[in-house]
Amino acid sequence: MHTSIADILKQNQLSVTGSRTKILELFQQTGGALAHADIELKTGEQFDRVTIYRTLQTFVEKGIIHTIPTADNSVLYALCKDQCSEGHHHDNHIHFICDDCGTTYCLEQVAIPEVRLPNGFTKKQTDVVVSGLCNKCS
Amino acid sequence: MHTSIADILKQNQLSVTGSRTKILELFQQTGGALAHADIELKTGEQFDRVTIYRTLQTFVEKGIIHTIPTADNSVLYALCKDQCSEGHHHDNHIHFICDDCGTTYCLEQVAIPEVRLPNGFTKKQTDVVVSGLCNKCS
DNA sequence: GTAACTGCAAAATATTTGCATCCTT
DNA sequence: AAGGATGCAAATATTTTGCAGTTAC
Repeated sequence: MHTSIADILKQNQLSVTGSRTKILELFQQTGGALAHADIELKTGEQFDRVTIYRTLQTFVEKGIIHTIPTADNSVLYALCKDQCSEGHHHDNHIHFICDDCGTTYCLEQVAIPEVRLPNGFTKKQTDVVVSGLCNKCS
Repeated sequence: MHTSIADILKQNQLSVTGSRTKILELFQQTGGALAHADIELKTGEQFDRVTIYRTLQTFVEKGIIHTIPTADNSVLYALCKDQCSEGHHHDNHIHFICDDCGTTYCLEQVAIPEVRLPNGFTKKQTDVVVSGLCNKCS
C-alpha cells in the first residue's frame, strides 16, 4: 500500500495545499518526468507560474522530487521513488529519454552501473541518462 | 601531432574568424567543459554575447563541441575529442562535476558502462554524469 | 491567531531575431 | 566582389524577488 499525497507532504513538514497536492498527483499519474511547462499545461494552468517554480523548488529541497540532467539542457523533475519508504535515500536509477515522443522514463529496474574514478576523485552521485526509442515508439 | 584550430574550422566549412579561433583555443586550453558565462569571462568579454551564442550553436551543429547534461540545469559545452580523428563519432566518456569548485571534467579514460534496457527500448546514446569532489578539492 | 502559501506585479536573467556593417575567402 | 560572420538593438522567454492578501493548522 502506498502513502497518500497528504501524508507525503505532512512527513516533510509542508502544509497540504491545492497546488502541492495537484502537482504531486500529476507526478504520480505520469510516472515519468515532467518539465516546468508540462506542469503548467497539465494542471490546466490553474496555478501561477511562480507558484509552480516555488513548489518544485520546495519539493527538490525536501527530497520529494529530483532534477534530471538532460542532454538538451531542459529542466526535468521526477519523483524520488523512495519517498514512501522514508529514510533511505537512493534515487539511483536510470533515466531514459525517447528521441521520438520525448517522454522521460525513470527505469527503476535498471541499476546504475559502477563507475571507477581516477585517483583523487570522490563520487557522491551518479546520473545516467540514456536516449533512444522507448517501447511505444520502436 | 594535432590538427590546428584553423584546420578544424576549415574541415567543417567554417570561415576562420577571431571569435571562433579564440573560443576553440579556450576549449583546448581548459580541457574541461565551459558554460556560456565562462566563455564570456575568459575571453575578456571581447566578443558580443550574441556572437558567443551563435558560435557555440554552430560548433554543436558541426559536431566540434557537444553539450553536457548537468543535474543543476546549467548549460555546459565541451570539445568532442574525436574532432581530430574525423569520421567516427563516439564521445562516450563520463563527465564529472565537482560539487566544491564547480569544474566539469571529461574523464576520457573512464569508459561508459553498459546499460541493459527493458524490452522494447532501444539505446542510442548514454550520458553519465558523476558528481562529487575532484582531485584538487578532496 | 499565526505562520506559511499563493498570486500579482515587476525586476533581473537568459536567449533569440533582424538588420546593417565588416571580414574572410 | 560575394557570402558569411559580427555587433548592436530590441523582441522573447525564463527565473527570481517583494509584498499584500489568503489559507492551513
